[in-house]
Amino acid sequence: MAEDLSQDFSLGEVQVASSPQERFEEYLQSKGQRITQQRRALVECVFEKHEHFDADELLEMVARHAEGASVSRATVYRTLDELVKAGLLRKMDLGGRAVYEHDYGYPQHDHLYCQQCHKLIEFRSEELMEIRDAVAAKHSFRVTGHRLIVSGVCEECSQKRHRRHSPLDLI
Amino acid sequence: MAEDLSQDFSLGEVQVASSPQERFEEYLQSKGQRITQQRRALVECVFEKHEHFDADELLEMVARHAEGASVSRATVYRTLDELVKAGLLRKMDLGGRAVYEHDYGYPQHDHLYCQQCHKLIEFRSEELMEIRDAVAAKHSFRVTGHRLIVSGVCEECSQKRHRRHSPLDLI
DNA sequence: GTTGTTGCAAATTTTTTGCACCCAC
DNA sequence: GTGGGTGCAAAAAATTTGCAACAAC
Repeated sequence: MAEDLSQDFSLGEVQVASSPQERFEEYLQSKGQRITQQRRALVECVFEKHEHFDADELLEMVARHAEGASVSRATVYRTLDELVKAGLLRKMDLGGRAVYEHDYGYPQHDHLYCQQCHKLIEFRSEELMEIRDAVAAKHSFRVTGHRLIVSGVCEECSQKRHRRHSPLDLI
Repeated sequence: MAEDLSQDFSLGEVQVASSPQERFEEYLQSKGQRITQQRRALVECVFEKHEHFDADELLEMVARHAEGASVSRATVYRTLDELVKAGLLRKMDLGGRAVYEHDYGYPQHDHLYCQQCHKLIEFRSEELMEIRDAVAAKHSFRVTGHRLIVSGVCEECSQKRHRRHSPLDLI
């Protein structure tokens, strides 16, 4: 799950004040929290490449990444919460479990969600933002963000007649 | 949570081919499934009034509604799935648990979600649908639905300086 | 009568928490 | 050294499932 990430832009274009690692350490220090090996290992894994992942996948990633330096499941959950609070990650609830993606240094975007293969396809739309802000303004609502998930079936799955994985098509 | 439902339209204006109850029975019959007392009781409760609810709340509603005619938790979950498949309800994942709302006989809409008081404000936008479909078409994606939640602070909460409820501002 | 449905309890899945020990500051 | 952090295991919370008894058709 979580593939086919948008190639419509290069990260290089985006001006990032500092690396995610630095940003996270700033955040921790500002809150009087500590920079531990576990947190460092997790942030490194998370920002190694841009993809959607859940707590379990991150757990595996860390184990593979830095062998020997395994991190407990509880710490993964605790750190993910911190990363969200620090504005580095964005949390989505998809089909029961929480899925995360980069937020810091990554442009605003939304998703097409394939109910068949559970793939997430990213897209961006400036018009969407305009509509969002117009609607909010009409309700005197101060926007901090949004989440749009368009559900359906991706091109690939539409072609394969017989469903393969995906025993149930919820959401 | 889940209040202040849009008053921008009256249900009366919407032409409904048949009642949710009838629609559900049609669906069940078409799939060779049975119309049981439990299912009847649940549909009745669900469509008694338009509001957002979760499985637990529905369980309580049924217990209150038709006293003596209690329905088991498992059946509530099973029936909710059927109602979603039948197109009568829409499922949203909000902060971990599944929240449901009317889909059949109720116009497509989206939500402004106040992170302060957790209120859900409904709104509709035709332009949004057009953008959604245009984006999907570009990716050869077959759309079955979408979910847009704009997070922020509602007018009411913006005015009250000090936050009142809302211990945490997730999602 | 057949076959889908229900209730119950047990099992899953995902996330949280209590607590003793450990380490970053 | 001290207070926050970690791991572990147990607890929670939400949802699913196996199975025997039941009820709709």
